Amino acid sequence: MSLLDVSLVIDIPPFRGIERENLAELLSWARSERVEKDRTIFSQGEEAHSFFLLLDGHVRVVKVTPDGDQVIARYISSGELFGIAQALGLGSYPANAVAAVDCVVLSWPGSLWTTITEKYPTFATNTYKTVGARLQDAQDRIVEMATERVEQRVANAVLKLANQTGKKTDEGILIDFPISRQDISEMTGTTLHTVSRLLSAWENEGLVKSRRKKITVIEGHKLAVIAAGNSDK
Amino acid sequence: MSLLDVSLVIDIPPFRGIERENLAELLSWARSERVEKDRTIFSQGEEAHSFFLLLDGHVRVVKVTPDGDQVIARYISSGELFGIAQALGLGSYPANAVAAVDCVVLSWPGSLWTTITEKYPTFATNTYKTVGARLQDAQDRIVEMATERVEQRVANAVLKLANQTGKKTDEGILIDFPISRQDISEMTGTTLHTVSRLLSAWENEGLVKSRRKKITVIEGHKLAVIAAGNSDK
DNA sequence: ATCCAGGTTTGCGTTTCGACAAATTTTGAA
DNA sequence: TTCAAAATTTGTCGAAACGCAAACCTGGAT
Repeated sequence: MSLLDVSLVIDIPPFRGIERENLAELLSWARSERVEKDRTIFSQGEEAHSFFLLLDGHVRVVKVTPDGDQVIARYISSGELFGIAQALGLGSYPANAVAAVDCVVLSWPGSLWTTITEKYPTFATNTYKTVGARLQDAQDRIVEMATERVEQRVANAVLKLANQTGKKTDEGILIDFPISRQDISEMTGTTLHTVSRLLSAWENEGLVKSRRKKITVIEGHKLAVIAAGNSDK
Repeated sequence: MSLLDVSLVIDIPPFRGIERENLAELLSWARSERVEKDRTIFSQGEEAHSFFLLLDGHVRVVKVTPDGDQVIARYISSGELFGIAQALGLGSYPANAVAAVDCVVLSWPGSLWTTITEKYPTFATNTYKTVGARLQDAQDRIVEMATERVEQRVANAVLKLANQTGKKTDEGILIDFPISRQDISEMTGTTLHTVSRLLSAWENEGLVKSRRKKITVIEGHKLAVIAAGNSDK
């Protein structure tokens, strides 16, 4: 276990409002770990032994159905908590978490959850805000799936990824981790074929530029128009 | 404000584990109210002034999209908390809540949220468990919408309603509040026409029996088979 | 530099389901 | 009882998107 400098984490949302010395204690309880790309951090159904904070990288949270279909629940960006089953009173993880790139992850034993939240209510409050935001997000996605067509959903997914994790380049905004057509189809409930067709079409119109596992958003506002459902008709 | 007897609520999940006298205090802070069918309890976007416990009845939680489409987020049954925006750090309600039948509702001023959770951590924990369960539920619904066909989703929705709120009758299990084809379509992301066709077909096969705003599940296991996707092929 | 596996594109037939339309039934109110 | 509004049923048509198949890139490994 390596010692972490408090200054590395003092700014990130889950720890906002916690005093420096308390934060030091919190960190002393954590384990820091490098996770290489494509490694599984925890698995669906596995007993929830720990909860996590992503210090660096991107993590994909994936649900697998009984007949093997995969659905991407969300991408975690650095600074976010994940695998917080204990906060929700769950005994086991409800999804797989896989490193989308090489990552650095902090983890705490789940058994500490109660201790920590009792001692640091600010942390608890922050966490529940996160949970609230995710519930919101999930509800919004349900609405989206129920009311919007595939084209809109894919446009939306690409835009969200670009906003959440995009790096500015001279061509536009590049999603800064490798993401395949398949991945996007698993975020939007469609097939990789349909996603491929859409991206090709958009590329022809100059809205995006994409290569293998790379997507750059060029005309975000036009994508937003598509996402809103005013594609042409 | 009428005084409530503690024994009326001591058994319901959100209050499990709270001592009688504390519960009395909690109740003394609440307002009890009768809400008649089709009345709106709170509206999407409205400032979250209160949080609620449904003592009796059924409440429909509905999201409305910018272009007027409605999506039913969930049905609340008696004994459940709802409108708990404060628990999630939200300033306003993210959906409408409408009484599906005549209801009895307890409400607390949102400003008491912090006080209450600090004084009664058990209540807080219970609440977060609820939130966790709902997040789970939402995620599952996303997976369902992403991977299953309309027929499966509708079968699932009917089954869930029957399990959650069904009353045993001599014909089968009757969903015990009025629910239209339109409602079911708004739970499953389809149209009332498609729902109508499905219910008609199932009625012909003897799986369900339905009248205007009434559905009785007769052969639940067969419905479950459809929900699992083994309809025929 | 070459090769190969995984990722992507594209075509085509098929299915599912939504859109529109119209008839019919049901229920509650006058 | 009669009537009107709301809910439901049913038919037809067409579009959206999936499944399957095959070809084609592309970039990393050797």
